[in-house]
Amino acid sequence: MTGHGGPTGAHAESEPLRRATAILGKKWHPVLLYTLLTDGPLGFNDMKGRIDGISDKVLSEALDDLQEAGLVVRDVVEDKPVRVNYSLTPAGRDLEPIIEELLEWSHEHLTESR
Amino acid sequence: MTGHGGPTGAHAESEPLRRATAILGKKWHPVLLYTLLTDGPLGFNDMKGRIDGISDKVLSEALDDLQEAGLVVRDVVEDKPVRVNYSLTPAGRDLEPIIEELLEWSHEHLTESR
DNA sequence: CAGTATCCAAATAGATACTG
DNA sequence: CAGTATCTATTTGGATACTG
Repeated sequence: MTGHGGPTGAHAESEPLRRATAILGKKWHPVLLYTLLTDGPLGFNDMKGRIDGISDKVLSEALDDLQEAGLVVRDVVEDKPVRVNYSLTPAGRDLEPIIEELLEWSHEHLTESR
Repeated sequence: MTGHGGPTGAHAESEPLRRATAILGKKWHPVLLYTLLTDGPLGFNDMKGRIDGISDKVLSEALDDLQEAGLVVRDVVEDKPVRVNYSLTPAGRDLEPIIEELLEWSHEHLTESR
């Protein structure tokens, strides 16, 4: 990477970093991940009840997105009525320490006066 | 947090978490922070050259935003022509380990096949 | 219970041109 | 060198109503 004279000015790490922050930066994603992290597998309405302020549509889309990103799994229990459990994949669980640090950082630097 | 019977269903940590991820989730912010972290203080055009694909306007707005969030400082050197150096505040520098972990996590779980 | 379907508003990002 | 001004496009988020 050093001194090959290429004309791009961008860091090679920019894209992986953006892929990660693009997920965490969606309005509800970090909250959903944190909720699943702390409150275990949850059904659709249980999540909704814990999130407060989220609409069906937005929750549904966010869960879809997290599923596609490979952070969440949707487990359909064929029952009557149907039950669906959402939980974290290993990739999702590996986010835990990062989320904790983000929280700590937020409390240290973002909490008051701004 | 345990058993106070409040009717809100939301986690108390949701807001601080969102404040943090709202910053990191802006398209260019993490890249700008990483660039300042690795390539020290930089002038406007030096940043632009390293970012590749960013327009003047977007860079300018992003730097403003990071400055308001208290992560970046703008240091004007009265010269002719004027020089402006952008660098990280302590709050910005404290983000380094988190960014590194995010990068690691991205390489482990997001890099291929998706 | 677990969602979809519509329609709409707001926030973000980008292209291009111009300025002190 | 270091930006601002416009104007436009795209992406998100939200309200509301309906369905298997």
